[in-house]
Amino acid sequence: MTISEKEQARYEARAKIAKAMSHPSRLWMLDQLQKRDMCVGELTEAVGADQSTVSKHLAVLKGVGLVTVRKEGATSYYQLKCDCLDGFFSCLEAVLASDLTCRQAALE
Amino acid sequence: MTISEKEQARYEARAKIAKAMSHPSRLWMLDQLQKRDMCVGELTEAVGADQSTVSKHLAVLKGVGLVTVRKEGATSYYQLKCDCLDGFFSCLEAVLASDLTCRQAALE
DNA sequence: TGGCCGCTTGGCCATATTGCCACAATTGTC
DNA sequence: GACAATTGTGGCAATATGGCCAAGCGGCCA
Repeated sequence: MTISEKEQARYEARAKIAKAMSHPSRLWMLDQLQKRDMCVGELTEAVGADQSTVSKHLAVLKGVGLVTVRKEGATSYYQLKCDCLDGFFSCLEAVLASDLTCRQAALE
Repeated sequence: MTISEKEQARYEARAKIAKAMSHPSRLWMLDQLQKRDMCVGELTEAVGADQSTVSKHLAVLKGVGLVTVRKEGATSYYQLKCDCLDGFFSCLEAVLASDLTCRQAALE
């Protein structure tokens, strides 16, 4: 069995999105944006990193189409562009939980 | 608003798992393992990379508790340890689809 | 015992990521 | 126009990642 080019491109595209989500700060920001739109300043204060760092993180999320920007004067409000994060997060939680019980069992 | 230490640890744990899944080869292998257990040789042939590379990819997946290994003689059979990948993949697909329609709309 | 097969590990290099600083750019205010 | 506020960019250093080669390890069989 070998992976076709088409298949490979598909998994590369998927991986690109997954990679954009695979950073603690970005994951947290996505989670917050599920509740409401937020601007860079708010996110910067919450995350506790440099403002430029947060801006770049947001650019990554925008680059893969996870968020969009809406400008109001000088401030940029970032908005989540998909409503599918529940499945994503619940999968991560499931893995965490199963791994935890597995480790506990290994200690006995 | 600031992120608590506990919250931060949670998102780091989540990101670790997401990062393990954010590589085309690993994503593909996870998808295949949904259907049946596979050994390193099979995966190596399909992926088309060096065997050591595939072995390391599998070690990454094992490290975050996504798969387990079962040894039969000299060959290692890798087995998926969670049944939550559907939500994960469907989220990626949703983002891809929404981004695609968005880009098409931008061209008009 | 010796040799092969399947897999893992260590080493190495090229590349990518991350985070900060400094600075540019745009907007609103005086 | 000058200035502050808010955000984006370029550059840099530290670190992490991905891939291959080569060597190591364990099991199997003659």
